[in-house]
Amino acid sequence: MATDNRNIHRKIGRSTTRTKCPTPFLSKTYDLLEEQEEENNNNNNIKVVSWNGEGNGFVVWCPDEFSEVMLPKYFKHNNFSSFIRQLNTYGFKKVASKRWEFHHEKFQKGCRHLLAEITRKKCEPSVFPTYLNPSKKSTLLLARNNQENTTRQLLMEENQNLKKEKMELQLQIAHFKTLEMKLLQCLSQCVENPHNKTRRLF
Amino acid sequence: MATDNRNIHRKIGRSTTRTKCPTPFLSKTYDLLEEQEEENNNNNNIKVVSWNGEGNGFVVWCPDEFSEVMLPKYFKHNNFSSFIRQLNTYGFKKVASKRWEFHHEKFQKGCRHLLAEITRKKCEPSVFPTYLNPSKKSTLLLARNNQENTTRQLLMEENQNLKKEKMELQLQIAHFKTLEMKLLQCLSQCVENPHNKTRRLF
DNA sequence: GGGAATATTCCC
DNA sequence: GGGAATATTCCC
Repeated sequence: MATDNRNIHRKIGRSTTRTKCPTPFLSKTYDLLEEQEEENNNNNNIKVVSWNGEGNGFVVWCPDEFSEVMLPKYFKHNNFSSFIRQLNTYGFKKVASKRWEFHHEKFQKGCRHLLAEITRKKCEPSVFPTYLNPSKKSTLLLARNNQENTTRQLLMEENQNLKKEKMELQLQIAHFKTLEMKLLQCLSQCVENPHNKTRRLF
Repeated sequence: MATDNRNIHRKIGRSTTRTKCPTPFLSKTYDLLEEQEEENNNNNNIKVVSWNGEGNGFVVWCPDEFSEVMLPKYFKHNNFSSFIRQLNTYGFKKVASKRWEFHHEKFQKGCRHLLAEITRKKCEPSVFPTYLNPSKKSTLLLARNNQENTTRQLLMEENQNLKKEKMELQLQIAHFKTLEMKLLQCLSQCVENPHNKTRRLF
């Protein structure tokens, strides 16, 4: 089984933006390339995987060996297609027809810090039955959905406003209570010392 | 790495209802129990996992050994918590406080055919796969609809309550204003006629 | 126990 | 290449 220290620091990344970490897939793929680069330099074996010449992408030279030997070291599988699926999820592009060469603007040799800027392509969950064609989706159901969302949105806004108004009213009441106390104090002093007219009320 | 023949027949299950198969998690967990039962019968070692006495549930007697040894044989991990997470996803219930014993109505010794009736709990409002029949679709739609109605209902109730509270607060403020006015009146009278102590304030 | 992000698989 | 189901992880 692949060792899995992933996300050991990602909790930090989730709560703050400045310390965010790349996802396990990106870190591991980068690690894999760095470590294999080491291997490639230390012997003259045929390369399995490497950065490309410009360092702005990488090439899987031997998909079979890559899948059987390297993938299980870093991931929980040995399927080339699963690896490719992940690359696609993160927006990598296959840039050659005869080689398994992939590029991503933020995936470059020597630039590990860029990894944190790579994001998964978000696929928002479809609310619509698959048997409906796109035009129907965009008219009927989308409209209905929008209407519901709008209603909820309006209710939530009204809710927020009401809470704010409530808070302001409570603040006013607090002020009135303070004022009342002071007035009563003054009154009692006034009654006790009726001649002390120089005393300032507030 | 765990061998993974999962879903080798599930494609059939996706396209028709009559030949549907249980998910890999359920099949594997069932396999695991059957195979371990064999083990338990063939030697006198301490049990790691087994069906319970009634055969209507199972017990993990040794979570550590179970996680380290058995889980990786069937799944892509060795974490007991991930296994538990899956059990919860499928609606299994922990039925003992001192043992790791789990029940599910459709998970019984000798009843592999029942597995196909177990479904994952997560009822996503997102998809209505084509293999669902109309009644199931409408059930899902209704559920989703109900969920939305409930949300709106709750928001509307909260709004009503907030409005009521606001009204009460405004009433309080009105009272405070009257009170303030009266107090100020009294004070001014008091200052003007300091000896008139018999005058009632209110 | 379960929500949600990420990973892996399956299918088109 | 990507949609979607299931699996695994992380977090509350």
